[in-house]
Amino acid sequence: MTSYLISSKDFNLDATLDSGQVFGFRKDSDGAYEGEVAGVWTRVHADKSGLVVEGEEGLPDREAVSRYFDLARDLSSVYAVIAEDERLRPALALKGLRLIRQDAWEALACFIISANNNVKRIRGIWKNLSDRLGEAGPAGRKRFPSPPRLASAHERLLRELGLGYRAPFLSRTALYVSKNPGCLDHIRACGYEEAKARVLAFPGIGEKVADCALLYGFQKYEAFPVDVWILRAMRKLYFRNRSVSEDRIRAYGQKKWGVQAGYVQQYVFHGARTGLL
DNA sequence: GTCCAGGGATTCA
DNA sequence: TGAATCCATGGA
Repeated sequence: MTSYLISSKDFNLDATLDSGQVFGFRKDSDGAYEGEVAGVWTRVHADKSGLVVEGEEGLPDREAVSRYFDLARDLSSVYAVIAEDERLRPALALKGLRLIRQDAWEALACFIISANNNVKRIRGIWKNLSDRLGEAGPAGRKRFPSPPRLASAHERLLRELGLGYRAPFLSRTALYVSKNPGCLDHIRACGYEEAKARVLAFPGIGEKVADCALLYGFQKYEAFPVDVWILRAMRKLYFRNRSVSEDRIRAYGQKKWGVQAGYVQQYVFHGARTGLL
């Protein structure tokens, strides 16, 4: 077992890994998380002075881990936006929450699965898919299945693994991506609007799932995903609990927070779910 | 038994 | 354009 420390005084590992943006990490009884970091199976836990990275064989290099957790980003501008709005200020308790730069395919697939679903079940489905269809990594660990592996799985199997009516959506999207290698790289190279139009063309992906995929998988930080939690929180905080449409909430958030919208959304989402907002 | 979950697709006015 | 309805599943 080898390990190293990445110094970071502004990182909240728990909030980052437990805020519904990534589903492949499992927390053990010691408070450490196991999962794939920058493509390598790793054990991570928070330390007073930063992030401790451990692995059985081979570790991702520091730059990759730092990049994966977006540790180089100066969050002071995000904090300033939240602090100057008294309605959001309680969410400053989540300081150190960062947006993970996760694998684009995994983000795309997981948020297709997320439709009308809950975080706990999404985690379970992630594990079912990985155990049953994923390729074995170094220590025998299964990774989240690639587009070809998901495309070759029968729709009936996907249903058995818990996808329910989303099975054909994931199956067809996996088939398209495996037949068009490079399409995800192309989306990454596009600006937000063009990238969104392309992601919306996949089956099972609407406005909300598209924004999640763009934010978590393609680092389009102007995305403002509006799910039921964001909808409720935004209505309560900014619209006197009036019934405002998801489209209007999304436009409101994007215009109000611009390139910070994605980060602010994460603080509002986790803040609402943890009772801070 | 009923409601809800990081919604989307389809139908119908 | 916009509202209503259906869709699998499991926990609360």
